[in-house]
Amino acid sequence: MANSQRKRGRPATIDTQSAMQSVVELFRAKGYAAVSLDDLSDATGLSRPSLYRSFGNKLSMYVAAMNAFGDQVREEAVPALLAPGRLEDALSNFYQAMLTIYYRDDEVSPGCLVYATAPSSAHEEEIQDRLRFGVESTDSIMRQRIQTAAPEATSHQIETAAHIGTNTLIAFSARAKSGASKSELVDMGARSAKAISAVLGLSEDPL
Amino acid sequence: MANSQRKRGRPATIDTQSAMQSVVELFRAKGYAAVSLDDLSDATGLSRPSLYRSFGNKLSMYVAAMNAFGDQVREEAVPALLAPGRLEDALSNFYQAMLTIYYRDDEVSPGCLVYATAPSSAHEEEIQDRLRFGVESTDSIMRQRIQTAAPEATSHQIETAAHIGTNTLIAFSARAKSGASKSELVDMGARSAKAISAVLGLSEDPL
DNA sequence: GTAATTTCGTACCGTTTCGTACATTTTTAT
DNA sequence: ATAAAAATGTACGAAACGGTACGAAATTAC
Repeated sequence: MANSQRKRGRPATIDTQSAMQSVVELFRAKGYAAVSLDDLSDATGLSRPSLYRSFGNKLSMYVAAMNAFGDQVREEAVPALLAPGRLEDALSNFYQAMLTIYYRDDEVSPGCLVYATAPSSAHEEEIQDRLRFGVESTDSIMRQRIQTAAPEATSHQIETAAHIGTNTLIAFSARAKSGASKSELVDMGARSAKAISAVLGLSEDPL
Repeated sequence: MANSQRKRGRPATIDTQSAMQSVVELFRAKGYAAVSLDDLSDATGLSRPSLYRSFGNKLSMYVAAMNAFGDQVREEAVPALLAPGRLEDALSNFYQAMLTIYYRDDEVSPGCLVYATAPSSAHEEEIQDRLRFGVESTDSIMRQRIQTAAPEATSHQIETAAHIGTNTLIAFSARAKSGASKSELVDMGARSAKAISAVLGLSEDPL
């Protein structure tokens, strides 16, 4: 009885998924407060009332955009981090995959919706909560990956290395917004990955 | 001939310096776009036209606030980084001093004006430029301090360590906004400082 | 005293903001 | 056909927005 009998009234024509993609694009380019509902209406092609019906008010639209962005990260970048192999390579590939999300092309970057735009709107409780969830998720997955790469390390060492791994990613979002090029940050990510693995004693030379 | 003869018209009564302090407070709590001129007028006690006369329009007020915040950092935190002694201690003390600026008390944090709020408004060219200046300044001073602490290190090693040092600070601004406590981040700073100095071969144990 | 000069806030302007009431369109049910 | 139901955009409203013209207030110059 999945769709055996069609619904009763006028069939929906709105593609909420592609609309949400446009919403994410806009919010991560200009942040939460600087985007108006008219901007969102223009970008999605939906009328303002349609936006309300599909996503609720502006705040809940932004939180939904953060979730959609998180889904994209989980699908397109996290697998690179969790892939088997040397920690240094996994970290380096993860940063590269994240930067591919952050940048539209090699120069101009719409940036990271979560780490670049949410902090400035964290006085909104829902946004702060979702931001915190993002940070804790990244910390958690970093810890997990480092744990498997260095099982003999102390939990203290693992936690420190994980924090450095997360902090590197967070900083990339600000650096991208400041005008840094993608290749510049990809290099920085590779070198940071090497340093993190070195600090855990996973390579011969100190750096 | 400093103030030998008083100026001609009605004497100015506005304290632009304390007004700018209130402007910084407001912008770093809510970001650029979410703050209205009425908010600024209420916070400073100045009328909206007085704000214009003193600081120009909203955008130039925000840039002026970034500069004022940068001055505060240069006075209250940078000396701790440039102080002689072990690199690990200098870094740790610098992070602690920065976090003392970031936090009003141990729990709630108005955050960092530059790294937490500017990225979301970097589509404004003046803001992006000032943000970039902030990142490059931090990189530069980190490089300088690490250079003196590890003169035998290669420029490649120094640059990498400096980037990790800057990235740690940048990430603290997002973590503070996400609700992390000050003491939590002070600890994280101390451990990151140790890791950075370890990666340069400046301590015995790897971490 | 009177004019010139500078500082400052009241009051206003046009635009944009978020949010919604309501009519219109498109479908199914009978 | 006609009614019920669901989806959608036009059009509206009240409030907030950034910005400024202008007059009142306070001082010096003469």
